[in-house]
Amino acid sequence: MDIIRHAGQAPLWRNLASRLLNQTAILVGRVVSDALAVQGTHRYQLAVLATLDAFGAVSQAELCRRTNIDRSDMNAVVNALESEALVTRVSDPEDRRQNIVEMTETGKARFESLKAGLAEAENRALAPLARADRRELLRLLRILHDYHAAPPASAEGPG
Amino acid sequence: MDIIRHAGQAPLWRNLASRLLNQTAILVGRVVSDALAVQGTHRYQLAVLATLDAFGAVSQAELCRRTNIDRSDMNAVVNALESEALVTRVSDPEDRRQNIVEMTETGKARFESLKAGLAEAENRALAPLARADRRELLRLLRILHDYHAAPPASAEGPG
DNA sequence: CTAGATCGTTGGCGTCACCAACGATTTATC
DNA sequence: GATAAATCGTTGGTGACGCCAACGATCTAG
Repeated sequence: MDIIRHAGQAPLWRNLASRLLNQTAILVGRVVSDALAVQGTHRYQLAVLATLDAFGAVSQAELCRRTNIDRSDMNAVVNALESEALVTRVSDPEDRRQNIVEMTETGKARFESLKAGLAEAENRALAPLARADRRELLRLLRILHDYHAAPPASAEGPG
Repeated sequence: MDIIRHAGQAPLWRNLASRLLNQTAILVGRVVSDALAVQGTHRYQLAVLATLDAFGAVSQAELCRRTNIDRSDMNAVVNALESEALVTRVSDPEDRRQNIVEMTETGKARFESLKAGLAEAENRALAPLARADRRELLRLLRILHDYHAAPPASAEGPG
């Protein structure tokens, strides 16, 4: 059909959905990460801030579930956020295993600031797609994502 | 609209295209990587084998351009492939700066074997999408990818 | 009280993408 | 021919990211 050869890639490699997904995720991710980096923030940190903004003070374990971040990494992320006074971490008096993480006013301000930058970055990242195409892309990605996202603790174990 | 909460993620985080891209790329990539891992092969190695299969013997630098892999990493990849006797690496007599990398018969066999596994893996990875949806997804991803892929060596340098 | 589960923490691993610098070599310029 | 610029392979290092194993502390179930 249409011979595109913007760098000359092997057909199999070029047509591999996984590669295309990966490569595009990198390029798009870079635009977003740059927008975050301007404010000295990482993707993981944004995930946590967004989760706290949406669900209020929750435990680290809860953050892990909602962000799909590993416990080990979550610890480091909360450390970083805490050292910047963007969140507080206190031991839950009702269950002393847990730490309750809560956003500070500084954290909220940072988050609002990040949101603005993010909106612009996303817009720049998706620039070549019309509104309908953006929605379609997100729809398809969501299908794929939800399909592969392991449903844990259900009755859907490996046959 | 439809309230989906398969784990309960923050709206901003959930609706972030870059996150969805990244997450999906990981999940889909895992399916493919597993298929490669069965034969002791990495993604980078597949990229090189596919490129050699499509374009014949080329230099490492050429491989870098066509696969978008960094020079340093390419060196390691070729080392690994060479140690498995999947490729040969000889100094180009016409330009002794370059190494000419070429697939061996063993390499070709491995590649054919990988192709079979790949096709199946891709099919499994894209299982929840109908044919039309798969094509649509690839189309949209390609638009995004090509838009962000820096066109090198052209007259399109940074303004 | 014991066993099991959960949580936070520490430490480590491997992949992936990237960058800086060096020597060797080729090409372009004078 | 000498010099400068560019290219190539190689080495070494960096950082984000995703993941796993193990430990002590704690809560829950029996």
